[in-house]
Amino acid sequence: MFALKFIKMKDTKQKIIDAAITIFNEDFSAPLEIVADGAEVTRRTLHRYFSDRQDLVKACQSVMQESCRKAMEAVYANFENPLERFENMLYAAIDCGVKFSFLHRLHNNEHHSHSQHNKDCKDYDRTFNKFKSTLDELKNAKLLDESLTMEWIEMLMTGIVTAAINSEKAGSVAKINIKKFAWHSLSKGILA
Amino acid sequence: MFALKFIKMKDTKQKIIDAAITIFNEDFSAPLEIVADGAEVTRRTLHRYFSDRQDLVKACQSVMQESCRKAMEAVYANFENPLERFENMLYAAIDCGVKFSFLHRLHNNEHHSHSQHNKDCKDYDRTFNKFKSTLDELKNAKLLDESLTMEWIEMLMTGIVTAAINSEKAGSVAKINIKKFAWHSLSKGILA
DNA sequence: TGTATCTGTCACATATTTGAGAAATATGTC
DNA sequence: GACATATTTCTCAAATATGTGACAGATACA
Repeated sequence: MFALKFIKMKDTKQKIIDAAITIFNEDFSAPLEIVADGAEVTRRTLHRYFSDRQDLVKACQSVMQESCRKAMEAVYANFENPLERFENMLYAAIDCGVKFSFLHRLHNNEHHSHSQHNKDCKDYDRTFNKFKSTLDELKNAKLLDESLTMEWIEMLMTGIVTAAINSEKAGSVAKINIKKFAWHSLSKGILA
Repeated sequence: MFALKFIKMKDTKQKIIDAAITIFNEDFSAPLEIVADGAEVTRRTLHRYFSDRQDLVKACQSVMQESCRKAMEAVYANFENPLERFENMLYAAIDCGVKFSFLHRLHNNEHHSHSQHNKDCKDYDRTFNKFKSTLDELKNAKLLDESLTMEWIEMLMTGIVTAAINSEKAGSVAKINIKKFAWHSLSKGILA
């Protein structure tokens, strides 16, 4: 009896957060009414779940954080081979979609002062370091093109994830091909 | 006498537009006060040059359009060899920076209905088609990896340009290396 | 120095966004 | 049907954003 109602509440709340992530990713200062419309609820309903804009943004951060953390940890746990792991991290990032790219942008824009004292930043780093340590393994195994830097490879990967997300949104590239193309371009672009 | 004053006006106007491009690229609905601050002028001064928000956005579009058009046409005129031309178009896009990526985003988001009746869209297409036709030449010369589609390559290029812009902004990759890395990753990623 | 032009400051009116209360309505459960 | 909870609708006040007028101060230049 309580269970079902709880599920329904969570449903609406989640729907609002999902809409917010989509909208804020494109237009960070978009009016809350736009978000409410996207979630197919009233602005009043939105305010029942989130006291104000900041509150909603925080919720979005948490969801993106959790989503990316889970995805990366699953890959980390399931693949021993660093190359296979790297490949599947790319796929995981593409699956996370805007949750991945938006989160990355939030923590890397100039207004945001990335600090280890901030819990969100620490969580972000912990998740992202899983990716970096895999890169280190590849480097130590002499599998990476030595003329490139780790920083560039990191940027390149997020750029390719962006390309994959945009392809999916635009519908210009068949969905079955997107991951294949992305890995093709990334692996050729950075492996020795 | 007139000349200098005219230059000064143009200077302020240009400064506002440049700031607006940077700000709107990150946050499309940012208050105009933020833009004014970025241009180091008062909101009042901003309104002396642009009657309202729409007016300013239009001016940004024109500037981005012109900047990209000039850059692409220069490359088109100066390089016969399609592969060299393609490489230098990448460099030109990186030089255009956010002017390139923001413009691309404006014409490819879901809210924008891209139409040939709109002059801006036509200009955009004409500029971007210079890039596409170069790609076609490469394809006909059997230089491209045949497993990829043109649409993916287009997306990949803008993704790599984004990576280059972010690298420059973050300062994590030495400026001298950025273009080199970008071309390395793009060429390896798509050439046969 | 005087003049023309541009910018800043302050004041103001208007428009939009935000957040919340109260009652009506809808939804799902027993 | 009775009940609890979720949502919408309507309402309103406060906060924020937008656009403009008037005038003073700065700047460049003859």
